[in-house]
Amino acid sequence: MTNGRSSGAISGESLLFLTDEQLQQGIEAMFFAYRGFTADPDRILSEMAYGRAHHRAVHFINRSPGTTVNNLLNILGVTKQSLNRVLRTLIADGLVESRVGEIDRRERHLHLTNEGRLLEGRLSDAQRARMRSAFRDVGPDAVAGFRRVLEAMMDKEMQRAYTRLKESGS
Amino acid sequence: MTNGRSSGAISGESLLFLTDEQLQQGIEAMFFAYRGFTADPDRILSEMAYGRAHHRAVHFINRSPGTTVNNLLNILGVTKQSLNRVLRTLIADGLVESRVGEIDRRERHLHLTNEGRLLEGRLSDAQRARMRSAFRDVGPDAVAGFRRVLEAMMDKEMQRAYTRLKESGS
DNA sequence: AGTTTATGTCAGCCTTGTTGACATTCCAAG
DNA sequence: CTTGGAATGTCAACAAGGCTGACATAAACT
Repeated sequence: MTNGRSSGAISGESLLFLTDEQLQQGIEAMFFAYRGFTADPDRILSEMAYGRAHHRAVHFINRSPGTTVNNLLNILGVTKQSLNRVLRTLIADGLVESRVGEIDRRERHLHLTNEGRLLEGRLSDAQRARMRSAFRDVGPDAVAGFRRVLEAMMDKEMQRAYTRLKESGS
Repeated sequence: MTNGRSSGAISGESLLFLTDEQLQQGIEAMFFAYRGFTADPDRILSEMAYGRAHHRAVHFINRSPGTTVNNLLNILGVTKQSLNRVLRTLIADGLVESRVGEIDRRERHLHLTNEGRLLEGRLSDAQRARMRSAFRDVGPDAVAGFRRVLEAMMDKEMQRAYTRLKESGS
């Protein structure tokens, strides 16, 4: 199970891309690529007192303005206490605005302020620049494959969250 | 720069996959997929007193047996203090063996013990299973595209490290 | 002999996860 | 209407695993 051809590759040629060696390479590719993926925003964030968690919060609030804390919790997959600390500093610094829900006053609806949108833009621009350059290098067909593999690798629940975001955007 | 067509997409149809919206979706796909990618090993690791950092160390020691600490440091991109803490526990627990170099006796060459290989196998099997299922779902062409995009997204230095590993493996 | 390199260790800090305890608000069953 | 449970959010304390800085050791190089 650990070495040689994967247990699933029973026949020949057609499934040669499923050898353990190929899978291993996929794993390492993900590891190194994710490092590159986060490197540029991380550099910007470390100039301020923020970290990757702040980036994630700002990103998804920008993506779904007015979203509730609970909503964000599900997308980010962290505990509410962990998210709360990040939100608290973002609110204190005037990047995020928290509005008490009109229908259900237990809920807090989150919006970026102008200053928040500014930071989001800087971070996104940096991250998009790298992705744009990668996409341009490899062409649309490779990009389509990339997206299909990533989608197949997500947990079912995240697949749904991802699709929902995709459809809400534009 | 922040909304609408990316600044790089000057002409029409052929570069439509470089809109900010498309890039945004790529970013979110990476985020959600990476969560899935680490979820299975994380579950196994949390049963013991180990974390993702231990997984990474064990993975790359398995991949390049006899590698030195310095080598590992470069691949993992952390400080020696951070790596050392992890290695210390792995060695103390008898999963990793550290041998003084024969040519240069300042170096420590790292190897997995049988017990270490056992853990590595459990973790890799879990991670490979997910990747195998994703690869099988989408087919070889999409996988090739996936790998090409990831490679293009890495920092130059990591690209070299990745290629070296790829070529050393079978 | 003196310098550089590879490694390990100690101390202390920060971010970002975690759990537990608690406050507020809503809603539904009595 | 009241009361109890569920949902939501906040505060406190702790752990993992990054980081820097300082320092020790041993070996190699000049």
